[in-house]
Amino acid sequence: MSFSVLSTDPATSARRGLLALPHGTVETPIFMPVGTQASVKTLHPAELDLLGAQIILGNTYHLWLRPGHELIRDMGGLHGFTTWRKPFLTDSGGFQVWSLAKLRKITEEGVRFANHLDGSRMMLTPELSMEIQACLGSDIAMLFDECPPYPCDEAYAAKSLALTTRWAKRCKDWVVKNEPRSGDGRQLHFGIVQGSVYADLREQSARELVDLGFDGYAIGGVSVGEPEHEMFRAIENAVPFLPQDKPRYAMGLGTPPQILEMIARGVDMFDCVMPTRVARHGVAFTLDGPVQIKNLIHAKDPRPICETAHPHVSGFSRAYLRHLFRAGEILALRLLSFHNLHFYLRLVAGAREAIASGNFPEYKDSFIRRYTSSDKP
RNA sequence: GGGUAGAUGCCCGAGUGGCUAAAGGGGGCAGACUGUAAAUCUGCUGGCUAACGCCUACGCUGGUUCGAAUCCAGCUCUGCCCA
Repeated sequence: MSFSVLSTDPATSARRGLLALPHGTVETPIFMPVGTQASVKTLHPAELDLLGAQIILGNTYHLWLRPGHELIRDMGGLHGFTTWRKPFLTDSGGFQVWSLAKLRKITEEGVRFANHLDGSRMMLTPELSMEIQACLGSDIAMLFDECPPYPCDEAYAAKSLALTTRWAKRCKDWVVKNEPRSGDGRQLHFGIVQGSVYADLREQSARELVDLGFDGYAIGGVSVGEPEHEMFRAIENAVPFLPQDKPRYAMGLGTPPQILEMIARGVDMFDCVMPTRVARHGVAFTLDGPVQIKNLIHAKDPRPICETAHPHVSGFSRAYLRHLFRAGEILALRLLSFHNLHFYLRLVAGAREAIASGNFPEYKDSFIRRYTSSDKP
């Protein structure tokens, strides 16, 4: 059993757990920094260790195009290729079916792309995605899915979901036939629940995937432009049909309050580019909400970015951080990326502690109350 | 001293009679960003006004013209060349 629930919150669906993976055990709920190209942008792996990252992402589509999965396999997989020794989760490339929509065509067989690097035509299929991820040697591989757009009518959502289920079966078949590893070193495989905003489709998707049987279950097709209440509903419509003893992963989410809301709804794992992307664009997360560090108001502010900042960045004043951004200094991107990931990891660590000590609802509510308050100190 | 080129909004720079509060950059001020084609993208950036609009502006002064950043004269300053 790779996943074990340690404790549950009596008032919500939040739970604390341990996920044993080939390269280490992950405490849940967890936030996973995104490192699409086998690199969390701007950060040294030692810095990821410093801020307590337990697992990071890589992306099948990007690493397949460059440098190529065979090269990475020959270099010892992602762990041999990089210096990151803790778990990797690889996304299947399914999301790029959505995000690169202008460049692709979906068929039963798979997705034909004009790749974004040189425009050459390539075909990604469920089997190839699993093969690439096997070569990458990630701890968790995601199934190849179709992430439908928003809005999406029910007929298309149903059709898309049926395709995702058929692809899930093909992924499973490939793994059963080809996956060389077994036992504790085995790569885990997570199915992805789709169904857009339709409750019956979310239920159907979850049931079909559970019938096929996977190591964990993700909820996909969220954070594609839908309003926040639809995002929460998608989670609520899927979670009841997922097994208690398997990890649940909300893909691509979310803001700090959304993370807590989804932990309360029973989600264990999260990933999101937001902390690192907005960091490079000058936004720092704080207990009082996001701060645009480039703004004039910080020009003479001697305070650190946030009272909970990690010692690695807490010595830098807001005035200095603002200066670094205006001057175009790379250090600015690095410091805020580090800070924002620390903020997220601290957020979920706090949730784990709160669940363990039985005060998760209070933790969540007080965090959100302050975070969304309009008073900025 | 002579010749020559030039002087445009915070800066650089386009514009040679009306469509010009004046292209485009930069800078400045804001905003967006949710399984990363993102150190990216968007908006605003002379003054007053809620707005219609009014005023001020292309070195200075005067002139030509219905109308001038654009044409003419003089002046001031700057670069370069010659003495």
